[in-house]
Amino acid sequence: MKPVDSASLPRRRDEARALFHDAIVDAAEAVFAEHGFHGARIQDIAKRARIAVGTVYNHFEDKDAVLTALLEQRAEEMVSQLRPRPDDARTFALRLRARVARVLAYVSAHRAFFAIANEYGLFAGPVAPGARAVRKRLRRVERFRAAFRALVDEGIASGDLEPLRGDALVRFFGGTIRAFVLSSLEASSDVEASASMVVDLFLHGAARRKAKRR
Amino acid sequence: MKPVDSASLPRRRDEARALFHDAIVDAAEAVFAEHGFHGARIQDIAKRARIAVGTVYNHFEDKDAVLTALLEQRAEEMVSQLRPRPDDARTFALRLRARVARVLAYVSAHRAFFAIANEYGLFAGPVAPGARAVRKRLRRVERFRAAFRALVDEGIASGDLEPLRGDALVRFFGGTIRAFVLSSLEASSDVEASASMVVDLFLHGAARRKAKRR
Amino acid sequence: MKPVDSASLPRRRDEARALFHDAIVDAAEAVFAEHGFHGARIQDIAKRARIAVGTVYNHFEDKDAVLTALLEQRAEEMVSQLRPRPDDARTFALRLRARVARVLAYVSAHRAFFAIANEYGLFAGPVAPGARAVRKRLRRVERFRAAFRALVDEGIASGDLEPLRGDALVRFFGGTIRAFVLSSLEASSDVEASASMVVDLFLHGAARRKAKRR
Amino acid sequence: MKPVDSASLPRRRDEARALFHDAIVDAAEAVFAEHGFHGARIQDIAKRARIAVGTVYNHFEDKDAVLTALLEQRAEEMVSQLRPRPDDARTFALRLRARVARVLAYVSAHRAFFAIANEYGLFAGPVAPGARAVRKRLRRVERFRAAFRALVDEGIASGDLEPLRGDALVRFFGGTIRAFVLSSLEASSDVEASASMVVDLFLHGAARRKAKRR
DNA sequence: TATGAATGAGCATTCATTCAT
DNA sequence: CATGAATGAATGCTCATTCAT
Repeated sequence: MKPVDSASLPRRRDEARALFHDAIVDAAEAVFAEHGFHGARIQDIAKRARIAVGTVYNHFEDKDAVLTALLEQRAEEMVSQLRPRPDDARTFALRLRARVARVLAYVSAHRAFFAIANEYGLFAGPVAPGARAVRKRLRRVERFRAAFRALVDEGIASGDLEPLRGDALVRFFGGTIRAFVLSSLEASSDVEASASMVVDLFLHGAARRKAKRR
Repeated sequence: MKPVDSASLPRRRDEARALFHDAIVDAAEAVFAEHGFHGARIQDIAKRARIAVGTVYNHFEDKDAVLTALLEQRAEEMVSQLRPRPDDARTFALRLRARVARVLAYVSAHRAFFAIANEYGLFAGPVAPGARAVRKRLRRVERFRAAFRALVDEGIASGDLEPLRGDALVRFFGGTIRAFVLSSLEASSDVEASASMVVDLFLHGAARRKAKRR
Repeated sequence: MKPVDSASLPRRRDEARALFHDAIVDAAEAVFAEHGFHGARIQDIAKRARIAVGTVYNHFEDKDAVLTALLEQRAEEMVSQLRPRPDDARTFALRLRARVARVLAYVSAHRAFFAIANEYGLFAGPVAPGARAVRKRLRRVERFRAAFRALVDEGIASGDLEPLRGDALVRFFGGTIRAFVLSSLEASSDVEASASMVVDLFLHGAARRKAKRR
Repeated sequence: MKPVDSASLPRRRDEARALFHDAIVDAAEAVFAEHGFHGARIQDIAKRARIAVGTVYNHFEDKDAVLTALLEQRAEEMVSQLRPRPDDARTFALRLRARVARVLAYVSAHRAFFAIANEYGLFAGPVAPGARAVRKRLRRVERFRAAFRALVDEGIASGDLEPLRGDALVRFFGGTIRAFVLSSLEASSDVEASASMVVDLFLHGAARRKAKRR
């Protein structure tokens, strides 16, 4: 009659697994960020996670798998920042701004990750050639682009975006946000201001505005 | 035909050097494109250039130097596509479109290079972390961003672009062009159409246009 | 049925130990046979025995000990096939044939074991060099050769075998039986026929027989 | 007009290759003999051959290939001892004795090799299980058994051996010679005496000879 | 005692770089 | 200068063994 319900032991086990998993992923984020994927040694990741090399291999197939897990986990989290929230504003532009701001904030908190993600073509475009093998496991990363697409479709549906054919707007939005995401990797710029600029440029472009708009 | 002028011998020598240099850079472009920088072996580059490994080292300090040379050379060529030409149209928008088209065409012809360039942050943003050492030698690559800046400044000066502070427009333009450059790496899309779209989106954004414009 | 006699509990305990022991040895036989000693992982043996790795170490000092136990156990069983039995025929040749047949039959049933035994020089000859450590624990395996010797001595005593000095006959018998034992590992040949052939060749050699003999 | 005919350079190159090849094989023989295949480290082989690790890999695909080369080379040499020579005696028995003596002598000089060869089933019978991959490359080793077969066929043709069906005599001869070959690994026994015994036992068996024969 | 995750020494293999020819 | 074999530091991964539960 110990106060341990029958499911608690496996649950504890799962928690332990998750703890190791996360510790490794976090360590990898740091080490990859410092030395790049190829420069990072499993040894270093293990040391940083305060575990043994073998333990890394108890949780991940190989080095690639660690990178994959890192990319997918962060991508997942980042994508979720793009989702609309109940308290977001009503107009498309404002809703967009809020979401972009959340993304930029998330990126700010995970610069290390995005330095890597960039290397592996997370945002768009083809992958660094050598990483083809890694890419295969990055199916979930597709959600990333899917999230962009959803957002664009949303704007088109609401009549706020020009209904361009194909990927054009998806790419354009990706490119725009990417440009500022990357900037936030260099200097910790003002997230809110950046978000406004991203949305403004995305919506209205860089042309000189004669009249007042918006 | 013996009395060759005194400069011709060294010139011939230099030409030979240049021949080797270019052969190596070209081979490197192909091999890097196929396997990525880390996956490419000097061995393979030499084989592709039909020379011996040692010869590579007679022309380049080390592996990094080969990459650097490749990046700089291609960047140089690409930047030159952005420069205005006498026969370019008069309006900013049309001039821009022509230049963007040239860039996209160049990229189309050097997809291999841009797959690599992307990995090394040629367009904008921080470099992949492991490449920091390489980056140091990429001073010429800065011209790339400088060319973007020049173009943006040109537009601001002519009153065609919104005079935003800082790098904003530079980044935005870089991001926009990048988005479509990358797409051309995947499918050989219509360069002219892409150029129009890049310029249009860059200038006027993605927002639904009520009236007819353009 | 509670009043179990005082010895039954420890006996049950011993039976449990023996059960584990045998399960491990059997599993090891299979796994060693499939991957060889070095290719076999304790992990695999444990899995095959449906127990945990740690349990293997509760019953055996280390991996070598598992091999040793396996070799000794099977050797013991095989040697017992060589012992004379009450119902064996009277003449040396026939007695020998019966015993050899039993051995070959046993081997047939334990091909897996003999594939390994061969590697560890069970029959005769020096051990594979890397196995020297293992060999040290193989004292019981000596019984194997001792059994051969006993048999040879028996034949010499009865006047049926040439009284050669030293190990000669022991080796010769070992070599002969080995040659056919191994063949039974490859194709499931006729045990009785093989036994006849072994005995015949061992006794009379391969020279053409002018007259009828046997 | 240097006194170097045009073919001498490649020849010199080939000689150098052969030198390295042999040095590695010889070193491997020693190291394998001391530690067994699995216990031997490429490092040690290289050190023993006074070359760098990488050089081993310039000459052999991998560790297995080194073992394979060693086995094939020695097997080849040993097989050649079995071939008849012009000055061999005329009668089958005497010719056989001479050849067996040569084999035993060769083995004596290469004990190290045969300790390994045994582990890899060079003489006959199935290979140690883990070595299956190695075995595949051992096609030349088949010559070994072929040589035994040739010898047996020779004896049958001359009417000196009983015309048994199938592999029987081949196995028997293999087993007999193997038994004494192995003995010569332990103590440096008298080669000539051993050869006589091998032939005698092979031809006439172990049965007590009532009359004088031969 | 059974369990199985953690441990970390150990090793094959790669590949950039050197240098004798 | 071209050559290409030799070099050896560097590192991902394995797996026997331990030990907390």
